[in-house]
Amino acid sequence: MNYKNHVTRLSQYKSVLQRLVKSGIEKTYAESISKHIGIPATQIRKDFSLFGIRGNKRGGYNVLELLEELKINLGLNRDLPFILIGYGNLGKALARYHGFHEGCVRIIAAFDPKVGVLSSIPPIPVYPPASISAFLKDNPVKHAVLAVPDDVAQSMFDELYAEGIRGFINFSTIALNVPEDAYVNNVDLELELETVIYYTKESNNKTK
Amino acid sequence: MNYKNHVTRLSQYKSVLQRLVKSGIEKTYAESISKHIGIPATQIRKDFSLFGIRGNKRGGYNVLELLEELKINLGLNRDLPFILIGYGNLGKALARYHGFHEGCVRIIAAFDPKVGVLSSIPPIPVYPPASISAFLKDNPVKHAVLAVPDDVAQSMFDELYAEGIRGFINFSTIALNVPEDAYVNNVDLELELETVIYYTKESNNKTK
DNA sequence: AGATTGTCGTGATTATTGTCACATAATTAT
DNA sequence: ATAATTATGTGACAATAATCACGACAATCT
Ligand SMILES: NC(=O)c1ccc[n+]([C@@H]2O[C@H](COP(=O)([O-])OP(=O)(O)OC[C@H]3O[C@@H](n4cnc5c(N)ncnc54)[C@H](O)[C@@H]3O)[C@@H](O)[C@H]2O)c1
Ligand SMILES: NC(=O)c1ccc[n+]([C@@H]2O[C@H](COP(=O)([O-])OP(=O)(O)OC[C@H]3O[C@@H](n4cnc5c(N)ncnc54)[C@H](O)[C@@H]3O)[C@@H](O)[C@H]2O)c1
Repeated sequence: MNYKNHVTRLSQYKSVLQRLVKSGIEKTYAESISKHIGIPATQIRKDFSLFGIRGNKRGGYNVLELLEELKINLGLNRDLPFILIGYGNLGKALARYHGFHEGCVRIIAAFDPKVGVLSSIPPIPVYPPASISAFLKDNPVKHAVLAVPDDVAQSMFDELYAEGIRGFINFSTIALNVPEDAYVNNVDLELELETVIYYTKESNNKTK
Repeated sequence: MNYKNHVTRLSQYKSVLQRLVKSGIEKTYAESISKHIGIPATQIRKDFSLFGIRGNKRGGYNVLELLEELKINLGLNRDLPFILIGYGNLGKALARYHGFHEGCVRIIAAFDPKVGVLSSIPPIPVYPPASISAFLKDNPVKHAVLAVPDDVAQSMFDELYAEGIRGFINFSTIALNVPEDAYVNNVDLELELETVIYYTKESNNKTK
């Protein structure tokens, strides 16, 4: 069984904890977190141990404290805005997603040559790409969502990198050429659909 | 360095090969695939070896043959349609994405209580959820995209499972309760953005 | 023909990741 | 008080995955 890696697991724990906070629950246990997300309790404890997060012997974990520790370890305890490059199909979907407001992710502006209507609530302004540089002078953003067509993904990456952006999520299907000190999380949705096909082939009955 | 797992790597190879086919290139080498996607050539050969894909000693790989073998191993050599549940922000983005037509993934119908305009080209019909059962009687689909709000994700999953769907991609942020013989690929976009934040914390300068 | 080159294929090795077993501590029960 | 119970925390172990080292082999060169 494969739960991706310890960072994505931390983020999953955080997500569960946020839900517990919302429903007013104050205390939880590795075993009960396990029930929610299907990751073995021992793995959860091991992860916590690795990140120096400790609970109370016998008493489980205080939900608020644990959530705070998770956020600190994930780097989500500060304000970390994103800019969105490409306000097309995917870009709009992300910009309009309400769930981000509850979490820590915030998209503060979008850039697209087609400057059109902006119907998200709260509204996210859409500017022409030429104004990226000026915008970043006033707003010290370090993270960007790349939702542009494949053929401009590399050039937009290069421009953003030159402007000081170092963290990227890239939805285009090409592999970007990335300097050592930048981080790109490639999310290829077509690939995600295809792996579903693979794992449901008759011949592949292994779990995950 | 971590390239996720061998299945996602196969899918990446496939994607590169498709691009090579389009540009009319007939022959390629592990080393040149490596240049495209940054996966070491030895890893690529190891993967091919694992899946029983063989090239020509000294001569590299025939692009068309290799692509065909990759498709067979991924289960993409047949027609494997998806239905889309939830035609909201994300659902629309997926339905309108042109790239799927070039690959093997096909969304043939969407279901949403708000049956409205359908502006994708080629058009994907949008039906009310009540007609899912009837639709599946006529169309033996085995794969679904779940892009519904969190609070109905489990009930829609259960319904689809009861109708025989076994492969899912789930965009909702809750972990579904899934029987042994179904496969769910959870894609949590908020988590994907958050990991970017983690990996760009000053304290985390490890690559990936 | 024989030497040389470039690339593949894979067993052996190393690194990473997950699981298990159990010592430890807090709480409750007797 | 003492024992029993129930979680946590972590080192030891096992499984999985990535890298390396090298042999095989076809093509090209002399
Ligand atoms: N939509 C999906 O479901 C989906 C699925 C898989 C992959 N992708 C990938 O995601 C990326 C975006 O897909 P999409 O469907 O949103 O495409 P899209 O064409 O709908 O949107 C792209 C947007 O980028 C804008 N753009 C073009 N050049 C730009 C520039 N220099 N700066 C800023 N914006 C620019 C365009 O005007 C457009 O609005 C593509 O690379 C695509 O391959 C999308
Ligand atoms: N949009 C994003 O960027 C984003 C990001 C992260 C996570 N998500 C998750 O993805 C899911 C979809 O997000 P979204 O932004 O597209 O939401 P959305 O509200 O825009 O779309 C959901 C759609 O599902 C439809 N729906 C409701 N009940 C249904 C049912 N029983 N059967 C079929 N359809 C039904 C609604 O009418 C709506 O059109 C949510 O779970 C959300 O948490 C979305």
